[in-house]
Amino acid sequence: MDKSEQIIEAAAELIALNGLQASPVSMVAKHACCGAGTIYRYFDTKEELVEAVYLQLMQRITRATLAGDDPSGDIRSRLSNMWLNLFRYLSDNPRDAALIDQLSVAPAICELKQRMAENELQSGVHSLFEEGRQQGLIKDLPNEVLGIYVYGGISTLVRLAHKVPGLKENTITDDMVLGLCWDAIRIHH
Amino acid sequence: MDKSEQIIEAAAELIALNGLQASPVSMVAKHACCGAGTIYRYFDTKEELVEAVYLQLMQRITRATLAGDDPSGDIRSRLSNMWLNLFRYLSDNPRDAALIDQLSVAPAICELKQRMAENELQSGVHSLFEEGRQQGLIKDLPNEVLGIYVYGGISTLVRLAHKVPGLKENTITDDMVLGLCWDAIRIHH
DNA sequence: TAAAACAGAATGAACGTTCATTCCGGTTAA
DNA sequence: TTAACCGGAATGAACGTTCATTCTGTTTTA
Repeated sequence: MDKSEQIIEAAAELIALNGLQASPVSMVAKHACCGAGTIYRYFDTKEELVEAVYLQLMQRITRATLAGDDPSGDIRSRLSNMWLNLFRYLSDNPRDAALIDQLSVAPAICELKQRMAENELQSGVHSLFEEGRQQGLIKDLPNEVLGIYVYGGISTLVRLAHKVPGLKENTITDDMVLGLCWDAIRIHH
Repeated sequence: MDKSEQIIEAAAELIALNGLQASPVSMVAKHACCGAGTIYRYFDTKEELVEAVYLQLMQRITRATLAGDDPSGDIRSRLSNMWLNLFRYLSDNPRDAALIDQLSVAPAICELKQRMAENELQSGVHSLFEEGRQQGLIKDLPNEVLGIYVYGGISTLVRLAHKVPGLKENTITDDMVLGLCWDAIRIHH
């Protein structure tokens, strides 16, 4: 494996486990089997390393969420497909679920988000919201609000399922996830 | 004002503004007009001070949310009343809204939450959920999931309204808040 | 052999916490 | 009435620790 990959991987593992603040560079170095100085050959600052971890994470999540999307399908099934993809990916990859929890509140990442233009995932989902609104299917609310109702619910479900063992298999079904997401934002006749 | 109140107040102000990590004890002391050592006459550690800030915050939020609750009313109007109370309180008190964002992700507070039994606010809302489920009004899902759909949505609305000026007055209405909360969790016939 | 990569010790800044000292209101002694 | 005394509240400089970053000597590579 590429050395910088190795460093990003070690950082991701530690941050997911202990949080950003409890993951000093020296410890990342130890887990990446290199010296602390070596990390600075690849990243100017710790902040840059954390950004790299975040960007890779978002790539994985985006790829997983958009998998199998059929642009010719109807809105509802496209959205359903994405939500289930996301739900399953986070359920199957608890490390990435923990990582995004940790990173999305880190000041460095908040800044990064604001610097970046809308990302691929967000813009894809938002344009679907737009279409849905035009078809009279979806509430006329800001995309950010709709997005939060979808993502917030999913991430909470995943966290719960992980905390309460046995909950996932018995209670939290795909239908439930879809029902929550969809009922919250759709127009009810 | 009591000295320890003064310290808690200064800490709350700074944490809401700069975040926990960017609020060293020395700075809290300066804003509370006392020496750093004085803080340790009232709180054994910084962590204890932060816990005190959090507990006071939750008291304010609980009081505001439960205001005017009529236990003899029907479920829907009781929940509606609480959600509007909470929405308005956070809208009118952006400092407390920021504070809860900052604190709810702090490791010290996460631990505190787990140590504490269910708080007054949570248990009140959860028992309403329970009643609603028995009446066939509300989805048969874990209370935590329902709770997140309600609180998560409200807090996001408040954050958005605060970020985009003019949004609050024009777009985000009480009806919208109620619609989102209610549609997400109710059973649709 | 020259240059690039590497490791980990060294550095210095930031921070939470401690502690010897000062300050201040009340109590006692003369 | 005044002066000496007392206790504990307050202070902020100093300490020890942690951590990101830099430095330096060594190893690997070409």
